[in-house]
Amino acid sequence: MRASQFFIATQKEAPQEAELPSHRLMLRAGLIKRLGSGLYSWMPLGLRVLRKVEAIVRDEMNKAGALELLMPAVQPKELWEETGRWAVFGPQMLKITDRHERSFCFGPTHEEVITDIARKEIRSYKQLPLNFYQIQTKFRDEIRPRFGVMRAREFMMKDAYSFHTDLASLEQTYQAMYQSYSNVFTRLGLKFRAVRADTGAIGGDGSHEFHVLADSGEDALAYCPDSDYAANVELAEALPPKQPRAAATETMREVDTPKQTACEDVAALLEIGIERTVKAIALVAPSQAAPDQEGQPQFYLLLLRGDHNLNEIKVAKLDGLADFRFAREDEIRANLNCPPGFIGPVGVASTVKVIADHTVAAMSDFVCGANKPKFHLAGVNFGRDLPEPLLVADIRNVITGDASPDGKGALELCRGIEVGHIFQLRTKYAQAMNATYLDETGQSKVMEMGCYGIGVSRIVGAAIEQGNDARGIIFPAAMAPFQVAIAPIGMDKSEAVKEAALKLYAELQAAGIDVLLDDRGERPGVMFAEMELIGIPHRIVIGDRGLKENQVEYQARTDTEAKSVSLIDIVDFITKAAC
RNA sequence: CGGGGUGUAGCGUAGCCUGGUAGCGCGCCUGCUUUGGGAGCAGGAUGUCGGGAGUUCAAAUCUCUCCACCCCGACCA
Repeated sequence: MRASQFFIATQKEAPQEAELPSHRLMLRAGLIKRLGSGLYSWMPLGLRVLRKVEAIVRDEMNKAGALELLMPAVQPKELWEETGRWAVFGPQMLKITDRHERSFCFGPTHEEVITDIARKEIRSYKQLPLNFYQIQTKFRDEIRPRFGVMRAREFMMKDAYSFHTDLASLEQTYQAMYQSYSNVFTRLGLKFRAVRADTGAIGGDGSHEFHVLADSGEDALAYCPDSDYAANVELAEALPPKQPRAAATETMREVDTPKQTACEDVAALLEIGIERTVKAIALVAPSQAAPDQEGQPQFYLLLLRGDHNLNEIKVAKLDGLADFRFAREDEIRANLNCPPGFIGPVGVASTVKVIADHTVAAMSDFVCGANKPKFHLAGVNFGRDLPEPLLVADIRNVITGDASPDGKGALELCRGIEVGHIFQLRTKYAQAMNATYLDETGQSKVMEMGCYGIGVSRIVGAAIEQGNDARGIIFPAAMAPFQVAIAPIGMDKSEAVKEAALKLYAELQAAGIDVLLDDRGERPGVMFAEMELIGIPHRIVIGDRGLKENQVEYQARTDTEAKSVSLIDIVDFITKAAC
């Protein structure tokens, strides 16, 4: 591609709207333009990147035996009512009405459509297993779109759906997809990790997420360096402490904590470790009525060690707490007769259900709120100062150093951007939509299903988040909009430069290399700055100075300085470097 | 949705408190010069000051209201 025939729209200054490096760089490099909140145009330069990602995804899916198809983006309401998800997806789904007042949605995902295809088209076990996929625009009306294409409302997704006669077959395809995803991210040149995951709104049983590792990632991941255990912190199990609870050695006493509400502050004031403190978190479950209070929801007090954080997903899985919410201040006062900040489990009414984390249940002589403004209690012990908790459960996020659930070492934490997610759906959708087949004995059976998503457009953002520096984007070779850029200096003045540049351009193209020739006649500084901003991995500079010695200059995007390469060797050199 | 913030030329911004001719940098156009790290000089174009209503002789500036966008929390590829 000749730069004079292309459209490069870089900016020196980043628009105010973006904060995340990848978002700023995508705007500055002119890869995308914002149309509205969470809505982006992919400019020619950006689309080249997106297409390269797509091509690799498509290639790996095809290799894994998946079949590409294309389903409508607009889907009728009736289909979604069959699975009950018209209501479940709720406001996250963009709903539209046609001229006949019929309701549709702009598809946020395609389980319903593909299951409808499967139930109509698949009759016999002989047709199974099957794995269909598409690469298509999805729309999800996110609560808060942000980070550019990383959490856009309209985005590009590869979604695959597999159908099987039994679980063994599903697991086989699931494994194949797991491998296929690993291949995709490896080929894309990304640092990634596959982790066990919660299944969320899609539902089903087994599930893994694929994360691009980046400090700015929205997900916290736990992994064990000594084994292959890795899980989203949402899911990662916190094992009960090995040490049993120690015997009480202190007597319970009130301590003055005039301003200290947070555990850190209380610990600092008392000059003890924060791991000696217990915090109480008040919840209510609207679906459960409180025993004595007319119309009031059941009130819960959850106990966590001071330095631990509540895991809301784990809490929602406890009996009766599926729809929990944090208690309002008035509810806390009504149940504990105390404002937030000083609440605790000692002396609470029997109507308050107390749930302790495993760690707390194993603590003795701890410090907690006194249910009395400006006071905490120290030397508190279960069984003596307060009853044993109603329930002891894993309700916290794991932290660095926790024992790995597989018993093979200690957990580390890192952050990731979720770019892929694979699920074993089992029969959830097939059952609801009556997708059946006839088995060998002529009996009608419900199909087993899997589904597998890759956030294609998100990958571009994630890759830039992982690869950038002060000068701009550092694209992995497989995703760069161009593999090589030629910067001829004074091309319009020097015949020698022009001739050499055009010749090299033709040779590199002939070698199958995606090359950008900057024939715009720009000054060197402009050419260099733009090539670096848009992240082209390899750059060749041709100038009169070097040509006299039959030399050109080569510099990789990640190099700190250029080196001379002989004009004779350069095609060979680049071919090797770019592949 | 709750909390915080911002809307002035394509981008980045000053002016707003204390009402009185809308300014700067980058970019863009023309010409000349320049050509190894986002050039120099000269000339030029571009503004519903987010929209609406109000107060006032007079509103970018004060008031009300609506809208859009960004950031922090709960959702997800």
